[in-house]
Amino acid sequence: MKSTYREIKADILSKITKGHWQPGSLMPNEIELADIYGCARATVNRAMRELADDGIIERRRKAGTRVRASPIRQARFDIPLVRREIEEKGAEYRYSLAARSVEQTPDWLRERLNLDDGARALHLVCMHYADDDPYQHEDRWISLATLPQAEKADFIQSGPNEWLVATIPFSNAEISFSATLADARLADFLGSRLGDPLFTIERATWFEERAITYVRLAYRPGHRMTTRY
Amino acid sequence: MKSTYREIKADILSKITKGHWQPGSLMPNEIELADIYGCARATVNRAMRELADDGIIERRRKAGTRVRASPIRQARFDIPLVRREIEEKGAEYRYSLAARSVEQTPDWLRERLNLDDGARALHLVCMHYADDDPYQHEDRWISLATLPQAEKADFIQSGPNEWLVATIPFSNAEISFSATLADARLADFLGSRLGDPLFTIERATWFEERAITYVRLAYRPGHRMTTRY
DNA sequence: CAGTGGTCTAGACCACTGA
DNA sequence: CAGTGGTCTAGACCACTGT
Repeated sequence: MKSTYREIKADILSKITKGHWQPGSLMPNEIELADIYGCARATVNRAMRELADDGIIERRRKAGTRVRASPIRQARFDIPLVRREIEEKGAEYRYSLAARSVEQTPDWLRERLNLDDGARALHLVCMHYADDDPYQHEDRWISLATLPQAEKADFIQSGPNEWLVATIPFSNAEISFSATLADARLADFLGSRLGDPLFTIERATWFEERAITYVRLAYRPGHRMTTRY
Repeated sequence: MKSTYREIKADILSKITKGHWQPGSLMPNEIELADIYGCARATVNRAMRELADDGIIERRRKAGTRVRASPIRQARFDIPLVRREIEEKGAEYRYSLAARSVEQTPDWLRERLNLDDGARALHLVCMHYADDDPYQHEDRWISLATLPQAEKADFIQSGPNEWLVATIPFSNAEISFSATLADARLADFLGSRLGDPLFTIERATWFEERAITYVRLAYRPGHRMTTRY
């Protein structure tokens, strides 16, 4: 009856899916489960901990473990570099810089990133192509207060995202998805029609509390972001 | 120098973010780290395993552990029930059923869900309101081959999602996000204008290889889905 | 083949929290 | 205060995989 934590996890999950353990019901405690599966308590613990991480069960000291009444559904999305995203589709990646300027940070961005009054930012507009078809439009601001060295990079050969990933090893971000309308400028860039609905990602990034960058990525019409869970 | 796995994880992460351990570089192995932190190897292992799960580092037997050159950025989104989504915004939730019919499964859906020829499905159109403002339009198909009992539910008091969550304790799903255009029918439902861009979620769900449901959720204009990582 | 991470154990103590 | 999960340990064996 010896089992691995994977087998235990799968078995418990199947007991839940098959209705053997009803939503909301109390499950046996770890010692009992270790007994049932003929393994150490730590092994059961790992299986249960992963199920809790996956949002399937709910654990509380003293109160025990229960099957979640309505399992928390979580979808995980990889946020790849555009280059990789395109290359993984088997297409050839091409990048181009459309505009580059140093500006006073506009008010809406200052507020969004919590920047000082009069802070300067590098404003970049870029395009990413898949097999020469427009794929993604990138409108990016980089805080020069945080990253003064960005002013020296020209971003002609490769995009700011790749530069940032190489420069800042790790950061926190807030990301949001929405649907926006193609205005004349975007439609022109993306080779789409005015008024096309565009799947849009916005991302604001911080490094140790200091704002690094804000970017708005508009995908060509018809783009989907898909995952399984 | 005794440390918890959380402290170790945080310390390693800060070593990476501060550039102490460069992207791509080889990190000390678990035994060395256990020595450094004055703890058991299992404790280091847990810290490192979580960092690997988070996409920060990359581990391979014999080859050792390296800092990822470009960290895999993953965003986790909760997929809540609409009811909870609305109530958490502090608004009052209201639901209404707009249409209900039993139909032959259309071809595109048969293909999408891998259903048999001539399979019947329950087709539902519903609206979800927040404080009486249109919030989300739901267009759902439920396979009657898999869930014949759905035909008996009337879905007048509460939506199919809540019924499904209570009926099927756990399932696999494929979910995708996109931007679509409001046609006349959708614009009418959502009280928006024709041609508004709508953030749209599609979800197909299976239970033990058998298709359960396909749903298309269109949000009112301006909706955003946000998360941090 | 040997080095590294992956997993398991048996036991211990601790931290929370429900009754 | 007592029951449950959370974490740690010291040691062991195993599974991969680079050399």
